[in-house]
Amino acid sequence: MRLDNMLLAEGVSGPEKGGGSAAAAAAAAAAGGGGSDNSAEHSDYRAKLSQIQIERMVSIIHRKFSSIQMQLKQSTCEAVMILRSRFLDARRKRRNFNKQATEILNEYFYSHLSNPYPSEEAKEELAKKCSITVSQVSNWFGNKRIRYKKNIGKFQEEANMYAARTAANATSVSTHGSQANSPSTPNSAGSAGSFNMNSGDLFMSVQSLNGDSYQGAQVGANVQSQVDTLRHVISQTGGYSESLAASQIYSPQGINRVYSEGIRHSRSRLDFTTGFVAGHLRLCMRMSANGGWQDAPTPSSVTSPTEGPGSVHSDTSN
DNA sequence: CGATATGATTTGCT
DNA sequence: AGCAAATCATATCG
Repeated sequence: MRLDNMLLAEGVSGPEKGGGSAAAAAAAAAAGGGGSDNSAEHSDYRAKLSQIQIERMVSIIHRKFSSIQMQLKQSTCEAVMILRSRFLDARRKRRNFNKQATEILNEYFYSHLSNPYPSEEAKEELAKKCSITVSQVSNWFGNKRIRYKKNIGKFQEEANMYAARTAANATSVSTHGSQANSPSTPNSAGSAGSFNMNSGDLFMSVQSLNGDSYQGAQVGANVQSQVDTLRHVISQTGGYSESLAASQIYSPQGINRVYSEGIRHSRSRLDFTTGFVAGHLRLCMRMSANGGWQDAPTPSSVTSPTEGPGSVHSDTSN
């Protein structure tokens, strides 16, 4: 403190840091007070002054050094962050979910096929059950919805499997309740029949797998969701036409590019899918008035799991 | 080893 | 903010 004051008084040091002015005034007053000019004292004084100057230089260098060190740390941290985001990207070390988690998610998806949008609570519940994060659940449902919609035929077998499983569970729990699963399905029997006729061996095989009444009802519910999906596709396509495959791709009316691509990518499934679509267009148009998935967000009918809250616990991945 | 499946991210929309 | 769609990057399969 006194050194600082002296330095300031001698003009060796400027008021670099804050609060310099008051100290400088005080130092100036002090220096003006004592004015003895002995020669021996003077040389001693100068020696000490030069030493102080050296010390000051050292401290300046020290400060410079530490500031450079700081900058270096900062830039290194930035570089590390960039490297992390680039090379330790989560995508690069993707791990498939374990079978149980996938089954839980699929179970939910196919049992809520008419409205596969789990609420925040449902997502948390699923996340807890699957030991994944909520955002992973959201990712999974996003991917599932889009991929299911893009190629319904491909997921038909899976859909029926989970539908049958759900039916079996319902059966084991309560000996009845077959119709409770599809409350808003008007003509389940007829639609299921024609759906099976057109959709080919996948359905037949599943039916032969277990052909009891519960399974029939489940297929009806499944058809309902298929119809919901189809209604969405039709609304996106913006038209109702017989030769759907051709008109979708070449229609002048600004057809959604996505769906054209989806059909194009279907390849071998294309015949099946388009046949399915064309064969059920009439049915779809006559089907229930409440929409499917996102064009009519009505969470009224089958939805609302509304499970318990559970602990909000996350980040178990990897 | 190419094709496909799949989880994650990005982009654009509402 | 939540979603659809496209895309990326890795995993898995035949």
